[in-house]
Amino acid sequence: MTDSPYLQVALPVPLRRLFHYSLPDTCLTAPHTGTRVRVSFAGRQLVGLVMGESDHPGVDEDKVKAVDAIIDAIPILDRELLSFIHWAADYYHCPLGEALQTALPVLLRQGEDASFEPEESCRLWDLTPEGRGLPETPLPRAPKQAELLVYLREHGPTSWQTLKEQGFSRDPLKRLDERGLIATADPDSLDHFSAEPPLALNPQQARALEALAPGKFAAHLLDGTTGSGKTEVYLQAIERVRKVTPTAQALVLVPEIGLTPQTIARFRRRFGPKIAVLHSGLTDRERLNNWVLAATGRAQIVIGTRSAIFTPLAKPGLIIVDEEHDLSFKQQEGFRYSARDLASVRAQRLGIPVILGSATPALESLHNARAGRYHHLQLTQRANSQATPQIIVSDSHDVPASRGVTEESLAAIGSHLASGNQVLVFLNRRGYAPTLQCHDCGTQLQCPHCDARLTLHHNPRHLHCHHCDFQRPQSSHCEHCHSHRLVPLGLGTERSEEFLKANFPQTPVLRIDRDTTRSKHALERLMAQIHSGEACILVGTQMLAKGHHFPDVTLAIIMDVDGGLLSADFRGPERMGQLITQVAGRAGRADKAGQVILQTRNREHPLLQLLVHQGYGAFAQALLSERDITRMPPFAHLALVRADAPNAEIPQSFLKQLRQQVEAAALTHKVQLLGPMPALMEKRGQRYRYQLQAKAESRGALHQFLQALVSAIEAGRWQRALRWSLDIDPQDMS
DNA sequence: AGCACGCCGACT
DNA sequence: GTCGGCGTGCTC
Repeated sequence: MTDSPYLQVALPVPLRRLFHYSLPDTCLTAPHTGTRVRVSFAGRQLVGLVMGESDHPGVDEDKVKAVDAIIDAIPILDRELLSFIHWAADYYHCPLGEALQTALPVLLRQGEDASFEPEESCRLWDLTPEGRGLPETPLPRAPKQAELLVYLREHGPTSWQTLKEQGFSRDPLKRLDERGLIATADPDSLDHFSAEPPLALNPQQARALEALAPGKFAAHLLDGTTGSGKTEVYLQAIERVRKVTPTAQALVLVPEIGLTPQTIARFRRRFGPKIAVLHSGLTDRERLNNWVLAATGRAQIVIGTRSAIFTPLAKPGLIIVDEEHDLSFKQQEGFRYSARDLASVRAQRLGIPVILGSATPALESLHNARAGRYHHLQLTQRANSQATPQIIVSDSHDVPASRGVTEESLAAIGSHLASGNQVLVFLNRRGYAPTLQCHDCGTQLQCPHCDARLTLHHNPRHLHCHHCDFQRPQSSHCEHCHSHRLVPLGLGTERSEEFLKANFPQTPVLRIDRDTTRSKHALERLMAQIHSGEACILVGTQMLAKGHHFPDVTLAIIMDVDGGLLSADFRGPERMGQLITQVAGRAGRADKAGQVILQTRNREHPLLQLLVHQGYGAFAQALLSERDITRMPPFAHLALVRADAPNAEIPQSFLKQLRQQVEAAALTHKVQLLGPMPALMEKRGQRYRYQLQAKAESRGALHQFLQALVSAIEAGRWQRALRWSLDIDPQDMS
């Protein structure tokens, strides 16, 4: 092998090119592509990734420095993953170095060894023979230790990580270890794991499973109502793939909030301990360890949130995206990738199947299914024969803000509580009231940094901007006319809680939002109380609609359907339809049909009527026809250039000039430009925000146009205060 | 991005 | 006289 004298290195800087370094004298053969190196760059040390070799540096040879150190003996990223990240960086027009940086675990970014460090969090704890010999109810004087023993007896070898997820603390573990009742075992030595047997499939589930052909690419949209047993299909799909290739791994992506201990526990019960979990709650070391378990093939299943799409897999066999419609799969800053879309791309490149599952598929996915790009697998039967909830539309146009619920809703709450059931009240607004208004002059309290009103909070009492986090004490008089008559305007979860408590003094009212779940175990405690099954009212935000299942809730009220239905964002109605359907799926249980009340001031709204009477499928089809007519996604493709600066002129003139520069390119590529226009909230956090929208019927044409656009931006000399970003397939237009 | 270099105001 | 403000330009 004849080595070229220079290495091409990708560095974590926002520059769209590679940098050349020469080999250190001590090194005879060039490190392989995918190896990390330490280099000096503009007066600092950086960790870079070797992307290849080159004969010519393209710059003055005396400018080229030598690599300071080669970090890895073998590449940390294989060719597949490297070229996949390369593809993604291209597609999202993100500098490769930055894309690589977001794809790597923090410790690897910092140059840490890529070796597996078995530490406490990765060893598996199991009962010793002495521990196994204890009576049914062991150690009566040490309840925590006893609990742990019972857990291990029931679940078999378990990692500290799992035990932590299950709420155990370090102390009892240590005690039991000292007593010789438990010990750690090597994960590889475990074959006596007794898996929970698979459940029997109904005909629809069986048909969905049959459609899955291991070892070749196909995309499947698993479109199944809540409770139709999607997870069981995932589990058996994994088994099916592993039956053909016993070493095959499955990558399972779940929404941020969906990675609950229950989900993980279900996978562990079926597949045992050889599961790597990647979510935001891990320490950097835990994350790296799980990454290595995936890369070496020791993990059979890798479950993780968005960024897990970039996990290296020794023997990839299947990719699953659960709740594929969820917004959290789209990264909203920096490298703005969509993990759901990338899942299909990676599966295709790997030649393995991908399953996208949802009760409320994104319009993009339904469109792909209709166009024949995805197999549309429908599950309409509820596995547990739970009745479909009844949906009622309740007119709220004359309901005063101080109470929020209609007479109809109030009566329904009373009757459901009287039968000993739980009630869920959904309201997507935290705080007491969205604003405080002066009764005399009508002035509303504005955030000094944003085009937004300050939200009034009662507990603790203060004014808070939900967009920039500005906080101040509640003043006693109007700043404008000094009147003392300040009145809360509108309704938030705190105020709703107050109203419900006053009306149902005998019933516990549990509020679940970011404010009540801030402390470490608050959410767990609230969930425990809910799962005790006693009659209560749950008031909360988005948090209530995702992830958790509430078996004893028989009535769900959605307080304000209009916000989404009439939103400025073209995806508003889609999101609202998904939310309503998801919430409805959580109401009711096997023996009792649930009820859902939608409060609206537009009860005749055709989309709402369609959703209520014909369900999400028909609703989605109607939205798709609308998008077809208006030529909006998925019928056309969008990109958004966002720009912001401390004053409005900077982003305005930047986008105006940019538009002029790319107008010709837009014409040749048949790209339609719209803007510059102010963002939905023009000023936010002391910065003025503008955007330029690009729309094209052809994805390829849009891509080529954007290449010209990025070149134009990078060639220009713009003010330093200007920040810009490019969002491909934007999900949130604000 | 982040760091160096450079040119102007108030400090031991 | 120097310390340090942040504007501009470059990074193999």
